[in-house]
Amino acid sequence: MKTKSTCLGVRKGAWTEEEDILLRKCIEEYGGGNWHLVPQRAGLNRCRTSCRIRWLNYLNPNIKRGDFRSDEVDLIIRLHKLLGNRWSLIARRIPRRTANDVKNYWNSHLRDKPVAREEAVAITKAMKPRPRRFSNHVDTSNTNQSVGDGTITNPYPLTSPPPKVDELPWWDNMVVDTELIDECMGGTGGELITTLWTDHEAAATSGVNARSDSFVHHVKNIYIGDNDVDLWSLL
DNA sequence: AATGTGCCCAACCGCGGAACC
DNA sequence: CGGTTCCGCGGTTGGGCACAT
Repeated sequence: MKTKSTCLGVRKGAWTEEEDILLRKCIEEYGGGNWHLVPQRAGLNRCRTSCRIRWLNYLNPNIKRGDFRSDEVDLIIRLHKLLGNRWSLIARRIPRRTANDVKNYWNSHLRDKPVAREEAVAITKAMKPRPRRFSNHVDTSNTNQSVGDGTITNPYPLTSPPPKVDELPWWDNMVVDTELIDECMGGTGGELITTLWTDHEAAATSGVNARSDSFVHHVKNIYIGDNDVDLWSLL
C-alpha cells in the first residue's frame, strides 16, 4: 500500500509537545501544502499524512475547540440529512470546525439517537414549502398544482409577490447557496440558480404580481431534471 | 482502592481521484 | 495514454479518561 510503505520506519501515535512546535514552526515558515516535504523541512520523523492530519485537525489556529453549540448541532443534523457522511462538505459550512470533529461528534452524540434525527426530519419537512415534484404543466392560474399523487400547495402563489431573499427562512437560503448546489449536483446548478434568483427578485422588486414560470421550470430542472435527482427527497 | 465498562477523540488506515511525468 | 506520486477523504482503531461497581 502506498501510504503504508511511505510511513515505514517513522514515529506513530500521540504527538509530543516538541513535535507540535516543530510542525507549527514549519507551517508558519513554508505554509500549508506540499505535505511530502513537511517532515524533512520540520525535522520530524513522521510521515506526511501524520503531519497533515496533526495540523488540520489540531494545530491549525483557525480551529475552534470545545463543545458544539445547539445551532451547530442543528446544522450538522440538517446537512447530514442532505449530504450523508460527506464530513468535509458539512464541515466547510460550520465555521472553524474540522471534518474530523464533525464526524466524531456525529458518531458519539447523534448517530444512535433516533429522537434527535426524527426531530430534525420533522423540522425539515415542516419548513419545506416547495413541492417535491413539479408537474410538467405549470399552472399559472391557481395557488395549487395537481400532480400524480395529489394536490400540493404552490409555494409561490400568484396572489402574492415572490419573497425577497432576506425574508427567507434557512431552507431558501440553502437554495441560493450556489456552492452547495454545485457540489450536490456536480455541475452548474449554482450558476443557474443565481440567474433564476436574479430574475425572480427583479420581478419582486418591480412589484410584478406574478411568479416567474421560468423560475419554476428551472428549479424543477435543477432539482429533478437532467440529473434525475430530487434533493428534497433526500431530506 | 482496585477493577471493569463505556465514551470521547486523536490518530491511523486504505481507498479514490487528481496531478504529474 | 498508462504508470506513478501525491493529496484528501471517510471509516476505523485504540489510548486515556471518567464513572460505576
